[in-house]
Amino acid sequence: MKVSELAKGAGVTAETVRHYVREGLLHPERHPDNGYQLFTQADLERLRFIQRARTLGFGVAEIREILEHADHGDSPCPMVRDLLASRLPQIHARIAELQALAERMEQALETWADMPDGTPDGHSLCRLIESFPEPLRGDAKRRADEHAPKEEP
Amino acid sequence: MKVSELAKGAGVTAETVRHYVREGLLHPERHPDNGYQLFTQADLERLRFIQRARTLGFGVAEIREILEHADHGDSPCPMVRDLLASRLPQIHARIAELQALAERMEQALETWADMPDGTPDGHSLCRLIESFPEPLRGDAKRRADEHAPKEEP
DNA sequence: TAAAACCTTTGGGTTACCCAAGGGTCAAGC
DNA sequence: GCTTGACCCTTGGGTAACCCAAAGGTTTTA
Repeated sequence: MKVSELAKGAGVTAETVRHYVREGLLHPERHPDNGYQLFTQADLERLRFIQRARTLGFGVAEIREILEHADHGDSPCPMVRDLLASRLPQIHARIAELQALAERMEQALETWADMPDGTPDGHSLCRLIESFPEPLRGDAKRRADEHAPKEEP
Repeated sequence: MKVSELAKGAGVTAETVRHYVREGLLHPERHPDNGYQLFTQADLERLRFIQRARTLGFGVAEIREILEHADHGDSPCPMVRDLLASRLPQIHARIAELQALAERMEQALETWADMPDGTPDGHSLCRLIESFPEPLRGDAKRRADEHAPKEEP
């Protein structure tokens, strides 16, 4: 299989496949004459595995580790479980964050529904935002998902 | 005020302030002798405005537009409302996505709780993931938040 | 046989910052 | 007057997971 064929088979772009090759998730052979990348049926399964892992929230680097373990004959399952278990609370935190954000936005739209627009004077850039509470500053920040499947702009 | 003083006043790092200057959100004067950036009290308010806007989900480029409108004497409020209203459904979509992700993860951990780890054979890289349904492929993708407030690694 | 379709690599862009390096500046103490 | 430490400056590179354009070779097809 060539790049595009493999890509089509898994429902991703050829660029994504090349990206995974660059990142060491796939190791295609090369056609000796033209240098094209040659993939096997096993690579297709491997790519689908990668996709499933991505939808489960794994990052590319993590998937590479998992695959390397497996390629060496070690079971990556305990690692997978650990990764999943450790990421889960972060996902929940991220959800809570976004829900709070959505609430702030909804509350804003509601509050502003009957507010005049008012060209800003020297003190007021935009009452729509200025009427909002300042974010807590200096407190602990959090980092979470950043591991969602690919999407288009 | 110098960079760090302004930063402290708003609870951000000096780097963040310099970033906003580079991005054109803040326009400090320069001390003629040493080239230091000089901020006013108004800049501090402006920075706090930026922070609030960020927590409401606005991106830096959008905030720059808002501020430019305001600097030109136009009311940015209608724009702000539009941005908010158009982004809100995306946030909800993103939340739903993450919730689905969390559910998949929880279900995975549950399912695998009493599964043997099993060193992978040629066909099975990791049953823990392979036992999962393939992601829908070829369907429309979505893009959502990517606008959460800063966080630390 | 020539154009269409696909392959290759290289390098740059996206987001909102963080960080290190190399070097100038400033306030304070000795 | 000088050293020290705390700041300041700019430049350039890194982050995650790709996307995209360019320049040029290959294969397929009409």
